[in-house]
Amino acid sequence: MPPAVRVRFAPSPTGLLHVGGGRTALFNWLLAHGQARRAGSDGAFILRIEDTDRARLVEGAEQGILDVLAWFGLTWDEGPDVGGPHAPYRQSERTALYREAAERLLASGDAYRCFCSPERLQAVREAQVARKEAPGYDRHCRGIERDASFARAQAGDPYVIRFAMPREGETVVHDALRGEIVYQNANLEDLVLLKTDGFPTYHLANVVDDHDMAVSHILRGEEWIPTAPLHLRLYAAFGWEAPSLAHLPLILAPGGGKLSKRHGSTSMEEFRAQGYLPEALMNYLALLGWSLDGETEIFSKADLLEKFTLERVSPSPATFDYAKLRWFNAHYINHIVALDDLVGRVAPFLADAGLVDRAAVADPSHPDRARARPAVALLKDRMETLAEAPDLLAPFLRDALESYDPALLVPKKGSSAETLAALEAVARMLPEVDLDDEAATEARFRALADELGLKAGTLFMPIRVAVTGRTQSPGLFETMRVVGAARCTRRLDAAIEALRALVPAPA
RNA sequence: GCCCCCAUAGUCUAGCGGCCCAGGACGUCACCCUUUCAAGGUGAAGAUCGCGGGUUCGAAUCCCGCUGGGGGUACCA
Repeated sequence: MPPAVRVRFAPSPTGLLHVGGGRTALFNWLLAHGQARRAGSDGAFILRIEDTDRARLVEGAEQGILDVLAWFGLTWDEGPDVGGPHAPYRQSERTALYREAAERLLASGDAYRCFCSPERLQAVREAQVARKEAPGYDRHCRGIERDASFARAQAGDPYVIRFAMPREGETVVHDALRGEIVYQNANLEDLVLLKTDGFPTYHLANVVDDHDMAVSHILRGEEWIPTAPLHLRLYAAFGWEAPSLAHLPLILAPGGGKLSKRHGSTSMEEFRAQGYLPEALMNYLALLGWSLDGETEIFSKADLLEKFTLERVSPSPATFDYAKLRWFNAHYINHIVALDDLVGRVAPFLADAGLVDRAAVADPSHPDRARARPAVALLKDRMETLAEAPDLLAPFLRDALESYDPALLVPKKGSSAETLAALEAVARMLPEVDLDDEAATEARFRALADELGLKAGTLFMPIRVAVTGRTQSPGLFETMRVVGAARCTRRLDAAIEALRALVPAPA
């Protein structure tokens, strides 16, 4: 059997999960559960929480990330909630490991204590910038004798542990998507491994953990490329084999630069709240950087597991296109998700708006589901997000119509008196009509239009407005069928009454 | 400033030396369908393949330079 492919997604619990992070998680998952398993090797997707920055930690963020990843449709084999052979999966619970690793490097001479204060560091940087030099640590403490260093530490001098980067030679990063990237060691920094508070930096923690957890492939964002050589040097210093690396292209904002609030939603949680379907979001995100053949656009989760290969991921950054995401979402709502399923997905939004009973959200057999179903069937083709459902469905699910301007009842080329007469005729005819028979209803109404000397559309529009309160709706006869005879009658009567007030009194 | 990455229509992309005076999708526009709005169908416009040099019989495809965009430059990840 080919060697196991073990990948990890390692979010920082500092807030909501960015869509870029969501895509990174997706590609990792697709590599392990898709490509690797297809090739007959074990593929494991590991979730690891990188909570070593105590200052930026946000309470509840970790759970939020787990929740949204599950909603997204990913499953992980090891993680903080499910455990696994390399537990714990939360870095704040693994600090002894990092301390130990740092001490090892200290002993071997690959690392040293740095007693410089943040103030001195800042001053050094400022002076360098003023002299137009590259800012960076000046290795001030690198020369301190081992005994002296130890003594100061014993005396309680606060310090960090820094990596003693080789001063000469070069480090070659093999990026699976870009080939070789060569760095001169001379301009790599002596990065901090262990902070004053005893927590590791990302650099130390990720190397120690990836090795400890037997991670075979690292798929992460492009913003990590510059630190890759540093990490490689760390693996070398420990005497460990480094995982293979691939840096995923950045997701850019429409105007260029980072995707931020200014452009719209940026987090997975927001897209969820706005009524995007996880499968639509997954489909869209998968295509942001990956393509099968340039032709196929629609991919289910199963399709992606079957088709995804890392080799077909592009190295060039992609702009996030909200309009295209909307198109995917609308497409899934209208053409892919089965009706009963869709009714269930729309239910929470309807419940929030008070259009269905809260109990209908969890209970597929709740009568409100059946009540909403025909309306959803009628409106789904104009629903781009689930959040639009309440507004679209309100005329069908509420008893009374929201108030509307009676002037809307009068067609552009008609008069209020003429419209009033037409609606009165419709109201008289209604009791004899079987709304469930759309074809028959249509035939009778068309005949009525003839009798009245009106064009069909000129008769239908006032009825539409009377029945829905709007000038836009699905086909009139399916609309009336779903609204039902009782409400149609009431709404028609209300419209007639409103219209009477508009008709000029006879002179 | 220094280091690094990227470069096909407004956007996502196909293309990995001849099948390409460049294919698909979103968006845009037009028409069809039609009782309105959508959805759907058909079609159109839109790319000197960022620019300039090479290599080659032949380059969007390979090489170099430039330009542009982006990332990094923290005791953040």
